[in-house]
Amino acid sequence: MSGNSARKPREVSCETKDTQARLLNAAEALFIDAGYAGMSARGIADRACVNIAAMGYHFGSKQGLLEAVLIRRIAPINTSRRLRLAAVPERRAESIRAILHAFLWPVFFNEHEAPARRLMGRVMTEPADVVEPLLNFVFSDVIEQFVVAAAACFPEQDRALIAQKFSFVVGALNLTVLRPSERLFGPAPATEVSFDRLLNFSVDGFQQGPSVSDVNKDVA
Amino acid sequence: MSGNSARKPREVSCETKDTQARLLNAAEALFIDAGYAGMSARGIADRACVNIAAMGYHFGSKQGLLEAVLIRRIAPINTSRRLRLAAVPERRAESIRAILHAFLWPVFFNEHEAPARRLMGRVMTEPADVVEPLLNFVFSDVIEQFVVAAAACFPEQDRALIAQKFSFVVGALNLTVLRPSERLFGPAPATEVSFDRLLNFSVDGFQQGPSVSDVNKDVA
DNA sequence: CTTGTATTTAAACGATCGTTTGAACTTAAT
DNA sequence: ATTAAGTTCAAACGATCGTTTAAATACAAG
Repeated sequence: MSGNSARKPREVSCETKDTQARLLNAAEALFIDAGYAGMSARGIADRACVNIAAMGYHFGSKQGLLEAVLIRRIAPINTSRRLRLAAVPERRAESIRAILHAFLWPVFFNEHEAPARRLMGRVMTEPADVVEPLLNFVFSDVIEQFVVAAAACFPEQDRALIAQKFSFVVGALNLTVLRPSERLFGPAPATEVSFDRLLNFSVDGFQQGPSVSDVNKDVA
Repeated sequence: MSGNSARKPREVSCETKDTQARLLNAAEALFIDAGYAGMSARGIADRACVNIAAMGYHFGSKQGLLEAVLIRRIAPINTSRRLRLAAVPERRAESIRAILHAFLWPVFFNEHEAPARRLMGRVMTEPADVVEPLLNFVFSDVIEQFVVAAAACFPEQDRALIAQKFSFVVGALNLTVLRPSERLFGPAPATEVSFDRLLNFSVDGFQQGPSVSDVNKDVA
């Protein structure tokens, strides 16, 4: 487990603002670290220094609290993405860097930095069934818009191929922001470096057309 | 939740083989769908048609059962990866396709197909703390070997850059095999198509050297 | 001060969690 | 038939889960 929650330094969640904000901050931190099943109502209440019933009173349920947590951070990011996408003037092959830049930048650089980043990575890989409708509701539109924009840059490539390439970018983004154990891929570089590397990697993947390679029919 | 587990069609896990195999199959299916916290001991026992105490008797604990589940599927995949990597003759820039092919192929094409794929994606994004040591134990070595091999192909690129590019590949792989809601990226193509697209995408990302682009110092 | 609304509280609800116990059962060798 | 080891069983352990209730408190308006 994440250790005795009673032993944790309790953060700054206790002396700040109103009860709802404390609940949101506590739930966000626990969801990032342990996922939906791992963020217990009592753990949230303890960290937020409120009674257990406060969650039900202010947000209806644990799921309602998670919805509020996600919308608070992710909605602004997606809004920023849309604005930046709209500012990309053309739809040529050279535009894909600007488009991917518009998609990735708001995740790495926003007023909440790391929490927002990790929150986005966590919710995209969350196994609990309760988050799937939320995931569709929050991401479906914005991803659709970016896939359309990217497809317009490469009219010779299949639309489904573009969509899957975008899923590769999102997958790479997820693992980057989730920062899996340092043992596997070494220490994480500075945010600007990670962003730049991911952007370059993604742009390169979009440039090439459909499979130039032989269709591999090897043995297993 | 995942719905009433008592209502589920119960699969074929009941009439097959010995108790340990039924437990492994049941636990694997539940872990893939719901993660570690979502696979309950009683849900596993119900699906495997065994008593609740059977898990403790055969595997010691829920965590012990998960360890067995992971090793059963992932160890053969990593063995296949190593064998294929050893069969790559050279370490030149053109070798990166064969190296990434050796890394990705055993995930997509093995005797257990989809279960092994999704299991690998799930364990890499699992939030529960209990799986992190397992993750390091199972993946740390093989990833290290592939990063070394890839770095040997591009001596002009920084070692840390190569490692992070590999993390991008793993991230893209995770989201591909986890197959997130069809709403986001459209229906999943055939396995061979996904594999080929991911391989091409990954190869393209490795070819380019360090950041050719300007370091983006935009506003947020 | 009194009234009324908003918020927080302690306490308990039934349900489910992972694990353990000790007896019953199966199986094979003596 | 008897023994002994291996396996499965019903039942319960204490703990924690998300949620709810009703009383206590805080606070602004009349």
